[in-house]
Formats: sequence, structure tokens, C-alpha cells
Amino acid sequence: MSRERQHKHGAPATMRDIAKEAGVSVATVSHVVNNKKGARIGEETRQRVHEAIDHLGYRTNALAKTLSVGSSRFIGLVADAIATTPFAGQIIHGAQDEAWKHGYVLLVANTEGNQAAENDAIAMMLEHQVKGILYSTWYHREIDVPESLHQTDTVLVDCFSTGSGLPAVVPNEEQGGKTATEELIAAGHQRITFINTTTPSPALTGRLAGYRSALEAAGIDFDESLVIPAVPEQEGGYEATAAIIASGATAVFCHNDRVAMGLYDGLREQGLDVPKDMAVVGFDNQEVIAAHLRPPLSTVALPHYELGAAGIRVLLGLEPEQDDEMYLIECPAIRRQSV
Amino acid sequence: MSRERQHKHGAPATMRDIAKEAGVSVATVSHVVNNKKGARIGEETRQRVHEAIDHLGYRTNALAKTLSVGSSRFIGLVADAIATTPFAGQIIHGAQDEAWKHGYVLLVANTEGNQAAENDAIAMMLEHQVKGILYSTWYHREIDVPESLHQTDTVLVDCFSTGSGLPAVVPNEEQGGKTATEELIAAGHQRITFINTTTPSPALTGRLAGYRSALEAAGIDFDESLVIPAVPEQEGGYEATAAIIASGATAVFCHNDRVAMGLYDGLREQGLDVPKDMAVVGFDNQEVIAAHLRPPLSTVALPHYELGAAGIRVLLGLEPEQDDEMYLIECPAIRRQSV
DNA sequence: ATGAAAGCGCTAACAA
DNA sequence: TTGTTAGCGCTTTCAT
Repeated sequence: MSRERQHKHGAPATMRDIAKEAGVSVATVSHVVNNKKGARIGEETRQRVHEAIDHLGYRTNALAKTLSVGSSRFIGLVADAIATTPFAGQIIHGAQDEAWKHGYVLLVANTEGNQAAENDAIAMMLEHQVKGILYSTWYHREIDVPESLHQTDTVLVDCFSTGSGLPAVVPNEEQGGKTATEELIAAGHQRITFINTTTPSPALTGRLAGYRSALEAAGIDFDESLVIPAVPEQEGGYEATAAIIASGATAVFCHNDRVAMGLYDGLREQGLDVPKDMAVVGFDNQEVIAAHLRPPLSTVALPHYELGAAGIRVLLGLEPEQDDEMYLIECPAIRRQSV
Repeated sequence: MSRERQHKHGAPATMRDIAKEAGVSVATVSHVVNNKKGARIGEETRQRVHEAIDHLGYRTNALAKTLSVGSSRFIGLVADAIATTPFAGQIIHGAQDEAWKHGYVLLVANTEGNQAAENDAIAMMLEHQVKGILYSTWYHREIDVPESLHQTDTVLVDCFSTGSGLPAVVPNEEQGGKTATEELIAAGHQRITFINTTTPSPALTGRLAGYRSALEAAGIDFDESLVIPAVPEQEGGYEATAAIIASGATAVFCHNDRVAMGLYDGLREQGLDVPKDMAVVGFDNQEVIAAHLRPPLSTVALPHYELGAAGIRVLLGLEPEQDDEMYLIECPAIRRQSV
């Protein structure tokens, strides 16, 4: 009973239509639609307007509104690898929820690391008068900021660029490494190996620092020979098996869930049981893997959802200022059954 | 506190600014900016305009343009689980690329299956005058279409709703199942088990139909006892191990990569080698898993990128009409080393 | 309590 | 070849 004919091809009803139908001016319609508190509209008039609105199926034209008020409700999100990882999805989700909460909508663009696509994407967002841009990468690293990003407010998510002056929201790698190690220590382990990545990155240095600091806090001497470099994938974990066993350790902190998965295979081949013979913790909390390994993998989560949400908050100026413009997000422990 | 940020970027230059700077009318500016072919502009004037443009750093206001021409360049994409799976990312990526190619930009919203969020998202898209909406789910299934979707052109992606009259773009499960089975047959296997899912879905029936048709085409009798039901995750594959071995089969087609991963574990525990003692193919081509299992898993890909891209094409009327409004996208074989 | 009118930045006839 | 003039749908003073 509410809509007359909302044909796909019929032009949508405008305020003018409502005004005519209700026998009032568009100004009045605008006032009741937006529930302006300054304006006093007669109860009877308000009523008529509302009737006209759902009789005609009116819906405000956000674009016209934007043009009129001068500031849009768009926030752009440019990601470098939406497709290759579930992580990007989490960032988008977090950003979307938070943006939504404040009345903004997300304009997303994927660039697969392509320079040209990136510039096009940014240009398009600027043309759409975005309030600002979230520029995100799928793994934590330092980047060169595209020049065009400086034309609007932008915040870096899961990446940073020292000297760019742009605020960055990144995971707290060191705290994460410390947390992972502490899980092992708390379970009584003293000789703990750390399979670290071989690719230079904040993750490499941060997690190592965390590992050392956890050890130190527990009064355990750091033994360089216990940190084993490996390609950060299943293959790396598998290949590290022999070294792990030879080290005499009783627990291992893996650089990420995928190397833990590879290590599981290696351990199983040697007839070793997790966690009885060897405790293991991963990093990332990559759901498809961690939750379904046997036994389910205890790990530390990369807070992608929070990264996206926090990104929006700093963009909107809702987050307490950080002096160095680096917003560190905590990586929480996810306990399952491998420790 | 930080009100400085708000003043960082001055109001962007408008066409009027350019017009003044170049000493011409806005109409002229509009013409050169859009390279209107109808209008002849003096080379010298055009020059001046261009100079003013990059002197003032002009950028067209897409919103104003939309309002003026009457049709926007937005396409909405509402997804039910952007965060929980890498698949959604692929759909977005495909949609984004294709939309972009035709001058459209994507407005994305995530709803996590929440009814209210869904309606809000759709309403918001309608308010932004989207050209149409892509409604996608993260696994292929039949759905009830939200009423509001009928207020604009919409196409269903990775889901369908018979009787809704809405076009749907879905993976060709049957062809996929057939392809997977054929990979095994081509490798010389005759006794092939199929670990099928237990959850009712197009995947359950479609892949089974494909399995049977491949068998039939190869002159192999279908043996009901060779299809083993299992939870579609690692656990299901692992638990199916005994039945698989007992069946005397030499190859198995797994409902998805995750069950294949579980099966790998089970097989390894029994000292069986893949593919020597048992050939296995998966389904989905879930990169993080399939490419890194030992040995890397041969599988059949769910064409998510194509799903998204094709969705845009049918929305834009670029795809040859399909009578039943069902657009089947092929699932290609991905050969690795498990067969 | 309500309406008239002037924009917002841009496009598109139609003039000149 | 270029400028004038209406809008597009909405908000917002300022009148009435």
C-alpha cells in the first residue's frame, strides 16, 4: 500500500514531487525529511508530507544533497591486493563498519600493486569528493606514498611511510611476538625456537624483538642459534623441522600459521606429537588454516578488522592523537590446542 | 585540538575558477574538459584553459556532473561475508575491474548476513543513485531476495532465487565436478571415490551429477558406495580416510580443498603416498591451501573473479541474454601434483 | 508555521 | 568560435 509504481525506468520521485503532492513548498519537505529542529512545522502538514513521501516512494538523492551541503559522505579505500588474501577482506569489513557507524560509505578500489591503477583509483576518488582515503596494503611494510594521496586527508593502514607525515595504523608486531612467546613460557617451556621469516620487514624485526623481550622478562637467556630463518610459507616450516628437532627445543614460535602448517607435516613425519612432544604457536590467525589443523593451532591474531576500523577513526579525527602518527594495534593471543 | 587538519586542503578549484582564470565562460571550460566534439574551440583558447586547469589543479566534481547529466556511475555491491573468506575478495576484484573498464565505480557494503544491515546497505545505495546492484554470497546457494532489491536493476552473484526473475551468475558446478573426475580418469584411474558434502546445496548435487556424468562418459559404472558424505572441512576429510582406504579406490575427488587437506593428513598417517598410492583432486582452488600442500593439490577452481566480472557485464547488458537468466561460469581444472 | 529564492558545480540547448 | 541561460535535487537564509 505504500508505493505506487516504482518502475525501474520511472524517474524516482523528487522533493518537488512530494511538495506538489502535499501542497507545500520544497523547503517544508526538506525540513520534515531532515527533521530539522529549528523549523516548526505544523503536525498536520508534517503528516501530509509523510503521506506523500511513502505514497510516491520518495528517497532522498544523496548526491544532490552532497552538492548542496558541500561535503560528501564518501571515504575511499584503496587496497593493493583485495583478491589474494582474506586479510584485505577483514580490513574492508572493519573500515566499512566503522565508516557506516559515522554515516559514511566506502568507495573501494583494488590496484593489485599496479602504479597506474593506483593513480587512477585515487583520481577517481578525489573526483568523487571523498572525505579522505585509507591506503592499505595486505602485509605490514614500509611504502612510498603516491604523490596524489597528498591532495586529501589520507591514513595508511597496515603500512607506513616515514617522513611522509601521514598517520599510519599498523599491528604491534613486537607485542605480538612477545605475546606468542609468553604463551609458550607460561606453559612451562624454557627452550623455545623461533622460526623467523627471511624477508626484511617490520614483522621480521618486530616479532624477533618481542620474542627476545619475552625471554628476557622470564629470565631465559637469548640463544641466537634458536632463531631459525625460513621462507614464510608451508615449505619453510617443513624444511625447518630437522633444525628444530636438533635444537633440543620443546616449543617453537612460528613466524606465521602457514609455516606452522608446514612444520606440523614435518613433525608428524618424524612421529612427533603436537603439543606433547613439541608445542607450537603460529601468527596471523589465518582462520582456514589455524582453526583446522590437527591439533587446532594456537596463534596470535593480526588485527585486520581493527586496523580498518581504527583507520577510519583516525581519518575522522576520532582517535586520540598519537605524537609520532603511528597507531599501534594490539595482536591478541588466540588459544587453541597446540600449546 | 587538531582542527588544523580540517584546513589543510583548501576548497578545490571549480570550473568557474578556471573560467575566470582563463578569461572564458564555464561552458567553454566544460567543452574543453570533456573534449566535446560538437563544439569547436579555438586552439589558442583551449590552450589557455588547459593552462588554467593545471595551474589551479582543477579536478572535475563527479557528483555535480552526475546530478547534471542525470545518471550516476555507481554500481553497488553488497556481499554477505566479505571478511570470512578470500572468495569475496575475488568477486569484488572481478567486479571492480570490469566496472572500472566501463567507467563505473564500486560502492561496497558488507552485511555479514544481517537482515537490517542489508536493508540499510541497499537503501544507501539507492540514495546514491546506483546504476544497479550486485548481490553476492560467499558460497553458491539459493536465497530469498530482499524486497528492496527490486527497486533497481540487480543481478545475483554466486547465488540465485528461482521465481524472482532476477538474473543470476553462478559457477557451473556440474561441469566442475565432471572436470575434476575427468582429471582422475585421464590419469588412468577407474575406481574413484567422491567425498561429497553433507550440506544440501547446488554444490552437493551439481558436483555429484558431474562426477556421475564423467564416469558414464568413460564407461565406468557408478557405485553408490563410492560416494562418501563428510563435513566439508579438514575434519571431514580426515575422518573419511578409513572409508576411502576400505573402498579399494585408487583416487579420490574431494568436495573441496579443505577436505583434501584433512585427507592428506589421514593418508600420511597410514603411510600412504599422494599421488602414488592415492591420487586426489580438490575443488575451490583455495590458494593458501591448495598450492602449499605436499604435494601441491590439483583442483578445480571456483571462478570468483569471473563471477564478479560477469555480474557487472550482465548488469550493464553487455552479456548475451540467457533465456533462463542463469549465467553459468566454467570451473577450470588447476593441475598441480596430486594426481 | 511556511514559502521564495539563491546557490552547490556542472551540462546542454540555444544565442550571438 | 564562444557565451547565456536554464536547470539537475537539495539546503538554507530570510521573508512573510
